Amino acid sequence: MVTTSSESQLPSSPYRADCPTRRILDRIGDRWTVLIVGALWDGSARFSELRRRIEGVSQKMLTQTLRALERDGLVQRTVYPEVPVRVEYTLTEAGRTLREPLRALEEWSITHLSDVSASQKAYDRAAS
Amino acid sequence: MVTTSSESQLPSSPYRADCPTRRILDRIGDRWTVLIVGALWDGSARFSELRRRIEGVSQKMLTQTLRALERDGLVQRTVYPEVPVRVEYTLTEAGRTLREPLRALEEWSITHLSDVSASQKAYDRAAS
DNA sequence: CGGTATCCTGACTGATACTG
DNA sequence: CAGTATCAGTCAGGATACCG
Repeated sequence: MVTTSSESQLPSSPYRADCPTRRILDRIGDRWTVLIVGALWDGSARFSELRRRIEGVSQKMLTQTLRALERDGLVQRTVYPEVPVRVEYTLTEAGRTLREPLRALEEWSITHLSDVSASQKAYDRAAS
Repeated sequence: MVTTSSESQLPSSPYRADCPTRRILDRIGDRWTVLIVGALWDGSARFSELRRRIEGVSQKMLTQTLRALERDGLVQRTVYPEVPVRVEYTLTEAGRTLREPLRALEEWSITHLSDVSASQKAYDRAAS
């Protein structure tokens, strides 16, 4: 699972922040990425459409997150120079491969989140 | 497709921040959680041992993250009232179930991160 | 329509000092 | 050893205004 990268370190090489799992979490662990990927899953969408679909996202964060996804090659941005301009966002092939790990997370969440909630309540009760 | 009258607002907001995937990312998407889980994977460890194993973690963040994991029921904390005191941290059953989703992420990372890096470089080159 | 640019606030994080 | 407490810096992210 969590391993260090293949730098030829000493055998005592600890758990470094550049392990693969942490690096991908840096990419998708932010507030909006997985919601955008989810919103694009069924096909392309325009900027305004995405903004409407994703509850609470600001224009700035939507732009910023889409740009990051485009830079990573996970989302393709296509500009149609009509008047007014139309911009479509689509998941790339690579972007679609994110589905599996995301679904694994979702499954864990669905099966364990109620236990986690219960544990939190018990912990908080004991603390008081 | 979800269509609703203007009176019903329940089905009209598809991608909410409280979706299961986002909620679990809120828990494990931070800087240290997955590294701690990884460091505990092979068995229990004491506080100092963890601190030595996880590169760059501060005392404060290690404590804070371990407390959160304990509160969530993913890590068990056991105090042995010796002198000096000894404290052992162990993954719970629930904590161990995190392995599957984390491994899915790791696998994605390993197979796609070089493509992502290449895409970033191309993107940045085009931007200049 | 689909953005940029700018300012600002609160959360996350680290450094440091102290303690049972 | 295994923390707690306090302070300070960084930065993600929101609000707002403007633009091609």
